[in-house]
Amino acid sequence: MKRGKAAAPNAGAAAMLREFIADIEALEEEKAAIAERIRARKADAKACGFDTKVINQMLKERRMDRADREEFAALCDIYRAALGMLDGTPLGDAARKRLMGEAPKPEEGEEAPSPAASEPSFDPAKIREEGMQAAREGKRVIDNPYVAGDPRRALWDEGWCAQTGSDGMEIPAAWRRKEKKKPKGEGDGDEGAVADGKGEEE
Amino acid sequence: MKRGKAAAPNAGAAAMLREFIADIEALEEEKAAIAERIRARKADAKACGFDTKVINQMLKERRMDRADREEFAALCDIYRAALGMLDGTPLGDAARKRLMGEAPKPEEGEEAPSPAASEPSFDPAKIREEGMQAAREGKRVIDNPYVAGDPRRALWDEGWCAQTGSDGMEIPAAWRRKEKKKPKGEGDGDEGAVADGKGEEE
Amino acid sequence: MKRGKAAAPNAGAAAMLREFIADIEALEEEKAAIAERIRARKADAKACGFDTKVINQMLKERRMDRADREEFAALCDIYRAALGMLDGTPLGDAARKRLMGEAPKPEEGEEAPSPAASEPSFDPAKIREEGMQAAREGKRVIDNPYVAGDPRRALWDEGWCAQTGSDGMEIPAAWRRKEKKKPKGEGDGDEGAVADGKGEEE
Amino acid sequence: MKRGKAAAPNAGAAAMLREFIADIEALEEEKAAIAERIRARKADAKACGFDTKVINQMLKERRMDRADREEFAALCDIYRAALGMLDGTPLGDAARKRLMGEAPKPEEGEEAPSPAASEPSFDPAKIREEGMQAAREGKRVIDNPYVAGDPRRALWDEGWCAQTGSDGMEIPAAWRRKEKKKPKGEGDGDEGAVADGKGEEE
DNA sequence: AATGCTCCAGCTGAGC
DNA sequence: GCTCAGCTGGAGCATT
Repeated sequence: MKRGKAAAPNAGAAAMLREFIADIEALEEEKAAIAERIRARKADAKACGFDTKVINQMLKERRMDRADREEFAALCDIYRAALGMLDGTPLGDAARKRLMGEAPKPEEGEEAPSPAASEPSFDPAKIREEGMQAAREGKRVIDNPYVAGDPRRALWDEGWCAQTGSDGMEIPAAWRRKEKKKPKGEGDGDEGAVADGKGEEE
Repeated sequence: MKRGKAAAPNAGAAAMLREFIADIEALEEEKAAIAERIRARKADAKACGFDTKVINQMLKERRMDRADREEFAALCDIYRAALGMLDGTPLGDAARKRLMGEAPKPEEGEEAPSPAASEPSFDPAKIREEGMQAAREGKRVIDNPYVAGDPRRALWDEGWCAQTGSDGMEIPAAWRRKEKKKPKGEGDGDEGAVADGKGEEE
Repeated sequence: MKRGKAAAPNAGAAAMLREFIADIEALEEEKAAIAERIRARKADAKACGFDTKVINQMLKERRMDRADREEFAALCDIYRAALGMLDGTPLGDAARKRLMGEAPKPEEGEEAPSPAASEPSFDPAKIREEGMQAAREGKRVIDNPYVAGDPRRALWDEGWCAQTGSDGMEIPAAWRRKEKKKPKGEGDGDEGAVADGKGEEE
Repeated sequence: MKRGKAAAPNAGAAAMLREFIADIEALEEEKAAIAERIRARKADAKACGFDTKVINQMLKERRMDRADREEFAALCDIYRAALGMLDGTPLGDAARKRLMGEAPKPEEGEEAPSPAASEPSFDPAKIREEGMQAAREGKRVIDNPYVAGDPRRALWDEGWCAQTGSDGMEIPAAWRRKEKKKPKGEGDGDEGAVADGKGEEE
């Protein structure tokens, strides 16, 4: 039965239906085979100590293109801040940049928005290499010399992490998911109310 | 029809079945009504300029307790760094803390890990208020005086954002989702390969 | 917190966001509570010997209105017949009726399509009662006196089933799901090919 | 990149992670391609006048093996009868057979359960051919000569349908899904209550 | 055409 | 160990 010819012209409804069904079932079989291989690969990763959930998140993030990803992350940061959910993690750079375009009108004539200037005057690969070198020398991740808002900070981090995960050592504990305890605690006090944005004690 | 009595004992299969079905359908009706109200509320939010997708993300994050949320975020940061996906956003503090417990053994005797020390000696509410005050004075978000790694940085951000969103003004543009352009571009160059961790240009 | 006024006018973005989130979380909590009760009810039914999967199917069918339900069932029958999947169950009446409107043009003047005539001249409740009476008298389901195509056949069945499930006896074995055996048989010979509609042996 | 060796031994966590991600992404790409082809095929079928929803149902039924399928269908019939949802379609043969094993104890010594006797003494292909022949001769589907309960009835139907759908004619109207009207009617009177099994008018 | 909702299958994690 | 239920993510569908 030839393909591409709209399932054989003039074949009669029942025959056409049978062909459609057969085609689709064959394709679904292929699909199931692929899914099986994906599952196996994820099981491998898990056996190596990686966290499946995080891997799935990475795959998801990589599916959207970079622009969307950044915008989404920035908006999340902003909303999180408004809800008091920053939990000690400051706004990302994309969120800062986004918030710069407007709001509390700065006096005109002030120095230009220096951070996150559009064109970097440095070599990203070099900064990353600095981070890798630092990791090799036994420096800690908090020894990152670049201050927040400096785009080089992320690059240095990236190099440090890549190096730390790349040398001969086994998968570091920090990469593994901690075991759950689940003492059946009913709620944890953080739930039940949206932060009112004014601080609990003032 | 009384509840709790195992749906009327000795009632015969058909009658029991009818009762189960009736009960469940009544409950599902209630559930559908609630879902309808949720949908309406989200529609309100959208009409006010909020991004539904981000709101959903917030709801999701708020469902997991804080500890899980932080651990997950930290692991994501670490994996992202290893994959070259930091995209200009440096590691979060939780990730840094997590990476501190091990790895490139620092020389002993060095100063203790000062950042993210377990007990804060400052008043969170006060720092948040500083950020709000700064926003009221027209300061920009990048004027945050606390350096990265300092837990006060996030608190200041939080206050600044809450203030910026709280004054009389309409919803700031930065809070809204940008319009999609969709030039039907097939791929964007970022796809197709995992970063090899060495930089593309070196 | 007043409802219906678009979440407090002029309240500032952050405050509005907080209110939206709080509202939605409250509603979701209610929804979760309902879902919990539904789950409990289904568990009860299962404990009584009913098959959860079939109950779900019933709920689903009852959600669509009668016309849709009949049309869908009829189409399924027709397609099933074309694929050789009737498995011993003949076409339902709805399918027959549907197939009557067209196709192998019968000679005009022939006797009118007597079965499934639009207006029944009998009392449905009476026929159902006949079935119930038959069940009470120990008649078997195959003793249904009405031939196929007669709309009374279904009504009699209905009464018989309702009676059989309604008397004091426990849930009959026929109502329960048989246990799975799962001999790990790889395929069962029926799979792999669509029936070619010509019979395997001719 | 060799497979089966647990993703290169001793390669360092970051490198391993990158390899896992790359592998999985490649597989997901393949999977997406297959899914695309399936979707296209279904679109073809829809364009030919088939009802996608029914096709999906057929695929689903064909996924479960024949025994499960029959048991499920029989249980559905029985529950439907108890809920007064038979809608004019009598119990299927499988349901009748299932209900025979027990229930209103028939007097022993009576004639053996003749219908659905285990070993058919007829040739299934021949009966199917009879149905096809009848269709060719312009007979209508209600001219099926076999009474309900006779296993040959389904076979004849099968042949008739296959023939009707197989001859040169275009897809018959009976095979197509009727258009929805959706006059936004709120409820249809059938909802709201489970049939009480006693008839509405008695 | 694009977006959001609904549904379902498949994956993940718990339980026996 | 496998099964099972809950759940999340993806696909179809209706809507605008």
